[in-house]
Amino acid sequence: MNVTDGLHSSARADDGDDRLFVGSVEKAFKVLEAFGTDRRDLGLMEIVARSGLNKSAAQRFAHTLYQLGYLEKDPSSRRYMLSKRVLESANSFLRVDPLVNKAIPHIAELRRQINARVGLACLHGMSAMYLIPLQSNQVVLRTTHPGHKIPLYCTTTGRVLLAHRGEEEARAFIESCDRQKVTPMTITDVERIMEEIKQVRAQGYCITDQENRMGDINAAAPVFDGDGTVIATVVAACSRSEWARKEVVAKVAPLVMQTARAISADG
Amino acid sequence: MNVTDGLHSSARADDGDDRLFVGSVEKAFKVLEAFGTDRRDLGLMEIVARSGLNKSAAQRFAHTLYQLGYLEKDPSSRRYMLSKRVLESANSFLRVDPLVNKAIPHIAELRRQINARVGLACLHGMSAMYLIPLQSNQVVLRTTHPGHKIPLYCTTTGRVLLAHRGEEEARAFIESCDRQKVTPMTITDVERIMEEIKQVRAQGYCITDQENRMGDINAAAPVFDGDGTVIATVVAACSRSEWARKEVVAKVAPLVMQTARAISADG
DNA sequence: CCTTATTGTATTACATTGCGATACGAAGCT
DNA sequence: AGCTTCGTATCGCAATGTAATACAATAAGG
Repeated sequence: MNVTDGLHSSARADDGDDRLFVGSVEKAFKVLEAFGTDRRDLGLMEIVARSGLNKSAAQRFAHTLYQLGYLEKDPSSRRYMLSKRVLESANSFLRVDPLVNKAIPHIAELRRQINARVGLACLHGMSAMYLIPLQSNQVVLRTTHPGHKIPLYCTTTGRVLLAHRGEEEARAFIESCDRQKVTPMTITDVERIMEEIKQVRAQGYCITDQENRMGDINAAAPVFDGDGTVIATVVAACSRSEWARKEVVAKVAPLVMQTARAISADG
Repeated sequence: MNVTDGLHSSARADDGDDRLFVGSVEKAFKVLEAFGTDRRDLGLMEIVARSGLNKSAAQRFAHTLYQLGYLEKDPSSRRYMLSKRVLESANSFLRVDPLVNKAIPHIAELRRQINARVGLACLHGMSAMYLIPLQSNQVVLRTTHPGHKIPLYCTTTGRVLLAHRGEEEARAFIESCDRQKVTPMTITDVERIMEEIKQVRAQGYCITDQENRMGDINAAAPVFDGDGTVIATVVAACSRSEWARKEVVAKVAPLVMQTARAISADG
């Protein structure tokens, strides 16, 4: 029935006549989704602006989410913010997801072997999303959390996911997407990205050199389904202060691939 | 601030006349909350049973959540399950929460110092909840995720949180709660628990010996607000194969306390 | 393998529930 | 203070979501 699935990033399939669909729920989630990673608390008018709802609706749904415990409210500023309650569903998901559970021991072992940030990521809409991000043993100032999204065009994960989804589809996506320069090293030229992707398909892993963060060399390899379709990637982020690019190719990439293979398929 | 906290576990304050409250949203979340950590996928009738909604409502809201991308549906079994989309809000919360952000470097440093599972947890309803769980360098089979909930009566975190919330309140809670034996070592006697809690208040940290998992000695210390109220705990779980209890007291507990102090207050 | 029970899907007539305009009150700004 | 902007409360209307029920598809079971 859902022929239109998978083309647009976030809206639901059709706004046609779906007598089962409850619009109020959609509005509630528009309010919830208004809370992103850029601001902690939002006033009512900011919710209006971000959700696209009118003032009355924003008021009603913010209030409802507050009553349900998914939003908190600072009594003095009257501003809303996400409550820790949103973590409950996240934990439920992570706890029971077969891919996550299968991957965890292998990812952890990889982190032990190379001392670097490692993780498992997968496709989510038009981005990639970290499911399990593990940090290294180094001093850490900021961490990635489950649910963190990264672009496809300039990340190892993204390129691995694209590489195994067919030349046409990959090119179409790369051409249509935004392609900002995240760092001075970010490759934004379509042909060069396609060249990288081609290599990924051939050699079975992807490396990016400071394209996302200066000082980081990343490596990723694909995790396959039983059917041979990519379902995720294993990623490692190596600090350039500890790893030369050659070492990443020679030592990290094989381990990342091995980990990805271990998580993939089998019986 | 939350005066009404802690009496009812999950329902909202009053079902009285709240003209702003949108009931459909509550029902949608009842469906979402039906997905716990015990089962991955639920059929419609299981959703009916767990959510308390009737068949029509369960159908409508499951369908709506599916359309919105918060539930997935296995086309062959027609069973619903949580989608990775629920991680989005979790990431938004964790990314902007001041406590989490302040704690991360200290927690990570603690993990580096003692090689053990460490974490930051806080009160959530009648349970404690992990906000940041970090695993050790050892071989890992299963991980704790943000949002993981643990009981108060038998955990170091729980006892620390209770210790700093007044004798009366603590006793009342301990007496009323369930007090299962999680392991043979779990203390379930009210007086003995109160004795532990008293000690916690005196010595500034809590230790439990295999009360939650055989082979684990846990230590926790309180993180304080600017006002001097407990807002979280720093926890360390030490494997008995590596740490004797004496060492945990002598070495781990001070470091845990120091970490908790570093996260607390200051300017 | 066919019958029966159980679960999931679709439909419909109805009134409850959510709607949004508007009025009011409370802060912040200069 | 006077202005503006934001959050809260109210209310009549009808659109929206409701629950019963009929139907379809799968699972169970002898």
